[in-house]
Amino acid sequence: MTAVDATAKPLRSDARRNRDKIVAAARVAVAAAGGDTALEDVARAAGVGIGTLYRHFPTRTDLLEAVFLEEIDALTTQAERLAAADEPGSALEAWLRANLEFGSRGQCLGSSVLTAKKTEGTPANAAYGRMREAAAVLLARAQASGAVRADIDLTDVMRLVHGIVLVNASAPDPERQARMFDLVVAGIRT
Amino acid sequence: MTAVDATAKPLRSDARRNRDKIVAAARVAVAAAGGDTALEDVARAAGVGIGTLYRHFPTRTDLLEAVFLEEIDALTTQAERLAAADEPGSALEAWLRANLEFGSRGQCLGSSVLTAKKTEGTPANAAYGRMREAAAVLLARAQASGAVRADIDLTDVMRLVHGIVLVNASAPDPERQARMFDLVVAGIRT
DNA sequence: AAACTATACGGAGGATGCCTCCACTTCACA
DNA sequence: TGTGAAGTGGAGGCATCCTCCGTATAGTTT
Repeated sequence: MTAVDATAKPLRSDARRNRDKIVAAARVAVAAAGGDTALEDVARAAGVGIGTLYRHFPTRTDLLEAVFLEEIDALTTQAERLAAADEPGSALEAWLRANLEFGSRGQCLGSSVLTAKKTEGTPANAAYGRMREAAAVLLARAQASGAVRADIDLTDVMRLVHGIVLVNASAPDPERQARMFDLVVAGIRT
Repeated sequence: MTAVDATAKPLRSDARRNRDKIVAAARVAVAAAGGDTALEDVARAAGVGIGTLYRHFPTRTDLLEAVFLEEIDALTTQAERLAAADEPGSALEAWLRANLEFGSRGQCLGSSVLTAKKTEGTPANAAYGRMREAAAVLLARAQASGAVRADIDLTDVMRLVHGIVLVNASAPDPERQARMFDLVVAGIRT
């Protein structure tokens, strides 16, 4: 399930090891200090030179993508599971809510993952694509069941949820966030 | 109408002049390069030392607030005008849409102005308060007319709109933005 | 197992931006 | 015109970014 890009030639063993160490360190750092952690700190925590970090992840976004890859995968499997639920309407809602919570934890991923889909061929791109497909099924079912308006675009809704995350990032307020989410849900209902 | 803090002692003439030059330069810079322009550039463009800039605006947010003060005032007067409209429901919608467009122009203001209300006594705070009051009237009327749900919180809605701006900031797409806005509007309707 | 080479490592260092501090300048008022 | 309060400006300390290239090593070949 973990996304691996089969087209790229495999990394040398030491490189692979370093890459993993960097992602692990980044995961910790991002959880602790948000998406604008100093990359030098990440490198140090990973026991790796800054040059190595940049070799593996030319941009900060690349690194963040790698960090969030598995969470994206988790959202995907959840979507796939929910696709079999009895009530398509609430299944979609539940999944969107999961999105919201994922976003709250990894606020930073924000624009990063959103722009991930742009560069084709990357693992992040593939993972994102799979998630979209699974989510599309969810939406289609909810629409077919009559619970959700037929003229709703998946990306619009996901971005709205994402917007809620962004707006609440600086001063988190769970209740407000929940109310805002409910507003969006109300907006997509028939 | 321009917000002036009466409690603060007036600036010396040269200081006043410099302040204005800085804000003007910042307005240009922000429009061109977004909210994370280098402050040194702004100072240079204003023909002023970086120290002077920091004296007037200790934080980046302070500067952004000043930049957007008059747009906030414009939104306020528009809200006041719309409070007399025939259809309170569409009046509210129109005002929210104005918010959206204002946000699209000055994407950056984002979190800045949102947090502005925190520090009492500042001109920005006062302007923001006036805007909120005018908007609250708009919302109350819309609710009284039955067009908008009674359990809607003004801040929630404004933040949602703001979220739309943020999410669309990196890759602007007017149509998508409009659709997302419509979703929110649908969510607050009765 | 030794030699070889593509691959990867690491960190010094130049560039940029942030923000503070304080010696100097200017305004405004008597 | 003299004086002090208010204001100015930019050097400099600090943090972070990112590149570049000499050095090290994994994996392959003989």
